[in-house]
Amino acid sequence: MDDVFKALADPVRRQLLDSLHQRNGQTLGELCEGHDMSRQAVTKHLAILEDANLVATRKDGREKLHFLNPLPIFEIADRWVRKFEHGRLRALDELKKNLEGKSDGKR
Amino acid sequence: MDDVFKALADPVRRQLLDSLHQRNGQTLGELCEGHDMSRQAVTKHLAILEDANLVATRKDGREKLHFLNPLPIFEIADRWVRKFEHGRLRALDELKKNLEGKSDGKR
DNA sequence: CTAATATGCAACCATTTGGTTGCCTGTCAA
DNA sequence: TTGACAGGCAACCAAATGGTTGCATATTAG
Repeated sequence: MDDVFKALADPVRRQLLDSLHQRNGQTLGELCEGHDMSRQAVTKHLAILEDANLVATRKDGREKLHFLNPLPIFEIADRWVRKFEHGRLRALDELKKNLEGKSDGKR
Repeated sequence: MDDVFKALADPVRRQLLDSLHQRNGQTLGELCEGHDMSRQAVTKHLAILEDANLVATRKDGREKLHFLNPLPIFEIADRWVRKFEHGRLRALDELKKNLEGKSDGKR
């Protein structure tokens, strides 16, 4: 799971995921377009996404096709974010109170 | 939003958020317990969480109290993750097909 | 066959990150 | 008032990160 968080931490990589979400199965060359960096830099980002299982690839002739796997994202949303959901609606009020509160008995 | 992703990328910081979720309003000293690193290292992590608006603090005498702000997490879950939700249930099948598919017309 | 295209591999580099240590400041208790 | 306690600040360091370049390999088009 740490791999996924790390992979998502970089804006270039999130952009690559967005690009694949918009059109799945793009080649490396296609994914490079619009990024102001070398092909190798993009390759490295894609490798990190692949290690995190967010992208899967298939060789097709001399091209490499990239496919989005959104499942790890969903798993984090479901399992990790859910933990913090309980007081969701009151969260802001609660925070505000705590910050101004004169030791309201929490400790 | 990038700040939040970056802040969440480190396991120590996620652990700190967990700790605050379990018991809100902890002091720096309390948050250091159980982490095998110096107080200053923890301070730095907390500063990153604070910059990302995931933690808010209040000085109380010589102690500094830390409070969890889960809202940025929810915002990412809602706004960013939601983008990828559309084919959610079929996602795995689709991926499998794409990887084995002999150019199924996608390109 | 040959040349162009698409990608892979490895060495290298600057900056960021995550940690340390030493010392300073502010607050509470005896 | 004088320690002891909680935290802040700054310099420093090693390793990870994100990027580059140069060259090699494999596939396809002519």
